[in-house]
Amino acid sequence: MTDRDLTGGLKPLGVLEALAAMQQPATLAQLVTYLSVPKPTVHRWLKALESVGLLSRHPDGRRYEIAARATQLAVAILLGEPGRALRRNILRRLVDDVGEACNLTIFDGTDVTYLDRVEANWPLRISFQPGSRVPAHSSASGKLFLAYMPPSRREKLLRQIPLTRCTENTLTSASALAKELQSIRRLGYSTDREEYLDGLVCVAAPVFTTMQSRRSCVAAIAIQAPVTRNDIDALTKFVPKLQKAAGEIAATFEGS
Amino acid sequence: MTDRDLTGGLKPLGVLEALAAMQQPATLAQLVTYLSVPKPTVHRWLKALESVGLLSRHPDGRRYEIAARATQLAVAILLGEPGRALRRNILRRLVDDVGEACNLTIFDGTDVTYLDRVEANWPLRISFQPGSRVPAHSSASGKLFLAYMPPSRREKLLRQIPLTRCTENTLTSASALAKELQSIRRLGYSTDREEYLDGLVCVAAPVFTTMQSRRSCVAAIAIQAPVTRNDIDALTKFVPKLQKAAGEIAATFEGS
DNA sequence: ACCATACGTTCCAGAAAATGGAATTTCTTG
DNA sequence: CAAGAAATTCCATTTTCTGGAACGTATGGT
Repeated sequence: MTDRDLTGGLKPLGVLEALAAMQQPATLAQLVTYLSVPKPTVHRWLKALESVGLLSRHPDGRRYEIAARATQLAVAILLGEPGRALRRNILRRLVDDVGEACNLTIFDGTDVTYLDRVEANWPLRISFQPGSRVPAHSSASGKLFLAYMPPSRREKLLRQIPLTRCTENTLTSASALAKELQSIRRLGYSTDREEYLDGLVCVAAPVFTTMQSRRSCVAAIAIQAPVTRNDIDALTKFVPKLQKAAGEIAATFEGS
Repeated sequence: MTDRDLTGGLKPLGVLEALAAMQQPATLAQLVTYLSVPKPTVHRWLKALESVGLLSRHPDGRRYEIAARATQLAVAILLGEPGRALRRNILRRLVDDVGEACNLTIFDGTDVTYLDRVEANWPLRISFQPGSRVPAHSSASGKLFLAYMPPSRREKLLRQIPLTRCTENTLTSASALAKELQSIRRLGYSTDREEYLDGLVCVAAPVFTTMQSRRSCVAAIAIQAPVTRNDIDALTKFVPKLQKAAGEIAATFEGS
C-alpha cells in the first residue's frame, strides 16, 4: 500500500498513514487487517501514538482517530514545506497575468483554509495570515470542495455545518446549494458572486491530486476581485489560465 | 501538561516537527541545537526519515527539507474525517462567545484526556496540550464522568483510583466526592473550584452519546478561567451556552 | 440468561535496534 | 593548502521492540 516500508523507529507511523487513508476512525482489528501486522504490535503502536497525542480514542472506546497534534503537524508541514515556494511562484505568475489577487486554499474537513495568497499590487509582500478560514458554503473554493467530495461525506457534512448568511447573495438553502454544486461539477469551476463579502467576486478552479488511486480535490486556487474592477464575466475569461495554474499546483502536491 | 516528548519509536518525528516549525530547510547542526539531542542521534533520525521518504536533502546536499510523503500525509490528514474539524469549530465559537478557553475531553476509563482545546485571546492563560491527562476526581469534566457512570462501575473505579490531593480544595474523601457527584447529577453540570490548580476554576457540561442503545457520558466540554477574571458564579452563567455546544458536539460523534 | 465468538489487552524471553562518546572523513574558507 | 567546522561512521552497551500465547472483556445469537 505504501510505496516504501517504514523503518528506523518510524513503524508506528504506518498506523497514522493507514488511518489518514481510511478517512475514518478504525478499530484495532481493522488496522491489523489493513496493515498485515501482528495484533499485539499494532496495539503497541496505537498506544504509542495515543500517548504522544497523534491519535486519540473515539468516545466509543474502541476505535482510534487522528488527533489534534497530527492536525497541527499537517498544517505546519503544508506551510513549511518547500513545495510552498513553488506554489507561490505559480500564484505569482498568475497574479502578474490577470492583475488580481490570487489565493491557494485547502479544505481542512469543514472550512476553507488559506495556504497562501499573493496580492496584485504588492507582489513581493504578503499581507495576510496563512491559516485564515472561510466557510465552505459561501466561497468559490469551498463550493468546489463540496462539489467534488464523495456524496456520502457531503451529506454528512451539510447536516452539521450551518449555512450562515454572509451577504445577500449567500446560498443559505440546501436546495440552492445542491443546484449550485451540480452546476460546478458540470462547468469544472466555481464562482463567488458576492456571497461572502459584498463587492467581492471570485472564480476558483480545483486542484486534483491522486491519492490511493482516487482522484480528489484537496486544494483550489482562486482569483479574487472587487466587482467594480472585474465582474464575474470578466473573471470567467481567466478560467483557462486558472486551470492551467491549478494543474501546475497539483504537481507540487504529488511526488517530486 | 505542556509538550509531551515523543516516545515509543516515534522520536525521529521530533525532527519532522522541528523542520515544519522552522518553516525552512535546516542543517544537522541547527537541528542538534534546536532539539538538544546528540549529533549522531539526530543524524540517524534524519537518515531514517529520509530513507522513508518523509524528508529529502536540499539540493545543497547539506540541509534537509520536508519531502513528498510528508506532504501527502499532511493532505490526507486534513482531508480526512470531518468530525475533528467540526468539533473544533464548535469549541471555537464557544470561546468567541464566552471569552475564555474551552476544552473537549473524553474519559478513557480512569483519567480525563484532552481531545482538543481552544484558547481565548487573553494574555493570561494556562496552557494544556491536547492529549494531556488529568485525574478524574479533581476536575470538572472528570467528576461529570464519575457522576453519570453506572453506579457499579463508579464504585469499582473509586476503589482503584487514589483521591490524590492537588490543591487545598481537592475533594479527597469518598463521602465528600459522593455528595458532590449527587449534586452534579441534580444540576446537570459540574464545576471545579480550584480543585486541580490554584487560581483555576472551571465549569463543565456532559456530552451524551448513544452507544449500543445506552445513553452515556463519555465526553465533556468545559470552560476554564483564572478565578481572578471569572469566578464560578460568572462561569455558571455560561452553562446554557455550554450545554448547547455540548449537544452540537454530541451530534458529531453520532454519524458512523 | 447462557454460551460462542470475536475483539482487545497483557505477558515475556529472545531478537533487534537505538544510543552517544569518540574517531574519522568530508566540506568550507581564508 | 592548511585549519576549522560540519557531517559521518564506529561500536560496545543499553534499551526497546517483537509477536506467539494466554488472558480478559464485550458482543451477538438463541
